[in-house]
Amino acid sequence: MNADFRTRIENERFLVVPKASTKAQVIFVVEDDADILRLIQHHLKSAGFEVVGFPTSSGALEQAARQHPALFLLDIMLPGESGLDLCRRIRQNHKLEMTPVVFLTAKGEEADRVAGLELGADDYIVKPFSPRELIARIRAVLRRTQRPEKPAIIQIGELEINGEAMSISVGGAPVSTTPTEYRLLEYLASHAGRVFTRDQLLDAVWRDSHFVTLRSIDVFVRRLREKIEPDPEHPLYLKTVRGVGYRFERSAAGESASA
Amino acid sequence: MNADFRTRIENERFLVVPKASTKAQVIFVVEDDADILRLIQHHLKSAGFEVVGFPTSSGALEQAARQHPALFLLDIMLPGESGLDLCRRIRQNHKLEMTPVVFLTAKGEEADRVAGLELGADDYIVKPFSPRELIARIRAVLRRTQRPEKPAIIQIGELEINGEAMSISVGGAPVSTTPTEYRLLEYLASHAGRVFTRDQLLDAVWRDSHFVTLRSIDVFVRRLREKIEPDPEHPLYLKTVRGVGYRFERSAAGESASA
DNA sequence: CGCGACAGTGAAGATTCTGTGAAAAAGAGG
DNA sequence: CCTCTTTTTCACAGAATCTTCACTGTCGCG
Repeated sequence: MNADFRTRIENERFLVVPKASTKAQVIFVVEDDADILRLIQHHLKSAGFEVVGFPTSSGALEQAARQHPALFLLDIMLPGESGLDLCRRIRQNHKLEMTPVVFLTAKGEEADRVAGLELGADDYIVKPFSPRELIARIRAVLRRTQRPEKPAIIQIGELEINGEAMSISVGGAPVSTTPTEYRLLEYLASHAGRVFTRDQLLDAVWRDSHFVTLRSIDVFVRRLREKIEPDPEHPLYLKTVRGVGYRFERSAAGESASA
Repeated sequence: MNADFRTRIENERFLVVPKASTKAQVIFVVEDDADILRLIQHHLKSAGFEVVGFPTSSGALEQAARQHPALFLLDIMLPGESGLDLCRRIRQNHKLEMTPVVFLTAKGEEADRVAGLELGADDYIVKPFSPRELIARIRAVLRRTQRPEKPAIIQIGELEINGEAMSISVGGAPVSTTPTEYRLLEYLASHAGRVFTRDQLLDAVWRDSHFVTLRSIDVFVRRLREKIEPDPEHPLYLKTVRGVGYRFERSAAGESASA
């Protein structure tokens, strides 16, 4: 009856032959409270990040210059140099100035928060925070900052996705989509060639509201097919991967129906 | 939803007949109110999870160490050891420290919630909750926590297995496979050169359901041969090891099959 | 040279999964 | 408060896939 649940295909211990190894992103955390530090490390790790923790800001900058973390997570109140000061130094360092910074603030330190944002922080998280919020915000910041070269326009076959205008056209003819349709298509197209389970798509496209049935995705795929596929019954772009999920075909050259 | 009421939820484990080739994830629930516990069990089960319930925290940790649940769902207020304490012990246990914990809190226990989060809980659910929210949150936590291995590309001879796209091609020509065919081939290919008995293959590729005839594997091997072998009668890749099982030939360089 | 065990084959039945149409629910604007 | 758009759910039907089974062909060995 409810078959939705089992859409997960774990590649468990399938050995993997070298290819572009997906490097886990490194996050530097500076937090003096050992318990909280451990907590943060735990959550970030289980979210797939690599974490380097520091009890004080001393040494963090130097190591960062070598290791180039993807993001700094700084407590504002620190013994010795404060998080704000560290942030300032990060912003002045040529190699690190583009690295995003997220602040941790205790409830009520409104003033600090403002100061932090003025220093060029990318976000702030108020303690106590939920793990979900922590991960979500960090991912959001990374998403935002980490693609300087995100192509504004994706072109695959006849299909064109204009990220700036948030518009879509097929063979030159504009196609109107609803917001969610657009996000789904953009996500799949910008990761063309890769399979996504419905779970993953929910995570990526629906963001926070996970209160949606997995099957809803099928409906959006259908409607997108009706809009962009020459023949919705034999999709050129939006392929079904049975038992797994969906994939945007990378090379939508000219294959049509097959055996 | 034409589901019938089954009042004998707890007896169901005796009736279970394997249906899917996917492994049900086990969730440990600790909740002292028998009604609520039963309710939760019911909902989780119909969402496809396997559930083990405890009225108190005693014994839960020990059994968990053996059974490795995918997630803990803990009421905070418990007779005897509280959920918070249990969580603390979970986090200190080497084998279980990565296991996600979700708390159940009564409305208004804001303080508990904060404490829970600081202890490393991954989420909390406020009673009374809707079944949908319960499922959605648990799924969200599981999604976030257990991230699948990263795929890659395996190439042997003319054969190419793209783990990212979950697609297979021979000599550049794409070959469509069913999910199980794909898993079997990927498993064999990624352990090329090694012989596997049918039992081992069932274990690895079919996961839980050992309720499948060993001979079924022969059928899958046959169909894979038809798809990837130049000459299915004289396999280049998928070799039979008589009396034992199958092996994926490591060096399938030689093109010609027969004279 | 024949026997028994084991593997390959074809097809049929059972089961699961996705596509679809329609309708309810949730938002957005007036 | 009402109307229009978008999102989400639902139930069913048709496909695709899995599994079994009976039969045939092959291999190894005495």
